[in-house]
Amino acid sequence: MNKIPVIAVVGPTASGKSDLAVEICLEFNGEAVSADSMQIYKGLDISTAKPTEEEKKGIPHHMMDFLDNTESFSVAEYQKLAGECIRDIHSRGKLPVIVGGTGLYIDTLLNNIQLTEDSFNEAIREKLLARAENEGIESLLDELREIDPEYAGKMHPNNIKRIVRALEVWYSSGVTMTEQIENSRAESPYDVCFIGLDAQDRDFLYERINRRVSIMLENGLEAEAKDYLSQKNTATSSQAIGCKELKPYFDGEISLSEAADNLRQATRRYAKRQLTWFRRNKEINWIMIDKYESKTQMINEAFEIIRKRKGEKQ
RNA sequence: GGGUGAGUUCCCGAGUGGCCAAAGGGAACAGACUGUAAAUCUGUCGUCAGUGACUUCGGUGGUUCGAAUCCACCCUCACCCA
Repeated sequence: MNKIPVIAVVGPTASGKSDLAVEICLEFNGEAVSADSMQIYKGLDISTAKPTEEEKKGIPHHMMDFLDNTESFSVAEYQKLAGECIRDIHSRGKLPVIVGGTGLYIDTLLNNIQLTEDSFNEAIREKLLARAENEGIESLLDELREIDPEYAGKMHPNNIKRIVRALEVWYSSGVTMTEQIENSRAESPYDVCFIGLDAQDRDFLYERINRRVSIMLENGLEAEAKDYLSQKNTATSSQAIGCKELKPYFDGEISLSEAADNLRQATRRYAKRQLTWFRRNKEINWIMIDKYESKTQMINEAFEIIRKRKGEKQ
C-alpha cells in the first residue's frame, strides 16, 4: 500500500511552528493542515495566535477558523475532517503539512487510531458525573474495577474525568476502555516525517511566550476576550487560554498586569505539558530553536531533515 | 528621637520549647493522557546518602537535656507618635 507522505510540525506554543510550516509548504509545494483544538474556531484570532494572511504567504491553511464558538468539537471529528483534508491535498499532487500543538489530535490522526463508534454519550456522562458528586468517586472506581480491572488499576481516584469516561464508554458501547485501546490499533495510511520544535534552554521558550502574550495584549486581546465572553460559548472553546485569565480583570478582581501575568503563566504551563506529550514520540526529529544564529538556518535544518527522509524513500 | 509590629526553605504563608526539614498554597521540574485535551490528573520539591546523617527559620551571643519557637544586643522593613 502506498502511504501518503505528510510532514508534521509539532511542538509547544510559541516555538515557531506556524512560521516553519509555511516555509516548508513554500519549499515543498505543500498546504498546511492545522492540528490545534482552538484554532478550529472562528474568532479568537489573537488569543490562539492564528497566522495572519500576511504570515500565511499565500499558503492555504485547512482545519482552521471554520467552527462557530457555540459548537463543541472532538478528536473524532478532527480525525475525520483532517483525514479528508489530507487525502484531498495529496490527490491534488501537493504535500500535506500538519502543524499544531494539540498532541491528542495529532496522534489520533496520524496513528490512525480507531475510536469506538457510539462511545460518546453526553446523557450517560452527565448521569455518571452526578453520581460521582453524590456517591463519591470511589463508588464509580469500584464499578470500573468490576468492568475493567486493568484500566481501573491505572486510574488515580482523583481522576474523575477519566474514570467517568471509561464508564461512559462501557455503558454506551459495551466496550471496555482496555478493549477500546486494543481495538484502536490500525496501520496508518500516512508516511509521516515529524519535526519537533523545542529549545535547549527552557527559559528561552518561556521568554518567547512572555513576549508573545505582551504582543497579544497590544494587538487587542482585551477586546477580543470581552467580545468572546459576551457570547455564549461551548465547553471546548471556553477552555482556551486567553479569555478565562482575563475575566477576573474584567470583573474588577485583579489588575490588568496581574491578569497578564496569569496569562503568561498559564501559557508557559501549557507549553510544558505539550512538551511532555511530544517527548514520548520517538519518531520526532527535534530542532532546537535556540541553537541557530538565524531563522534561515533553522528552517534549512528542517528542510534537510525532510530531504533526507525523501531520499531514503526513493 | 520615641512606640508598636514584622523578618521562616524559590515566592506567599502556617508554625510560639521536643511529635519540625518545618502545615498549606503557588512556582518550578518530571510524568500520565484513546471522542471536553489551550482540558484533566499524578509524582518530586533543603543537601547527601535511600528506614540515617548533615545544613536551615534576619545576625550574633545566651538560657535549656533540647530553640524557628524563650532572653539580650544588633541589622532590616512597615506603621504610628514626635
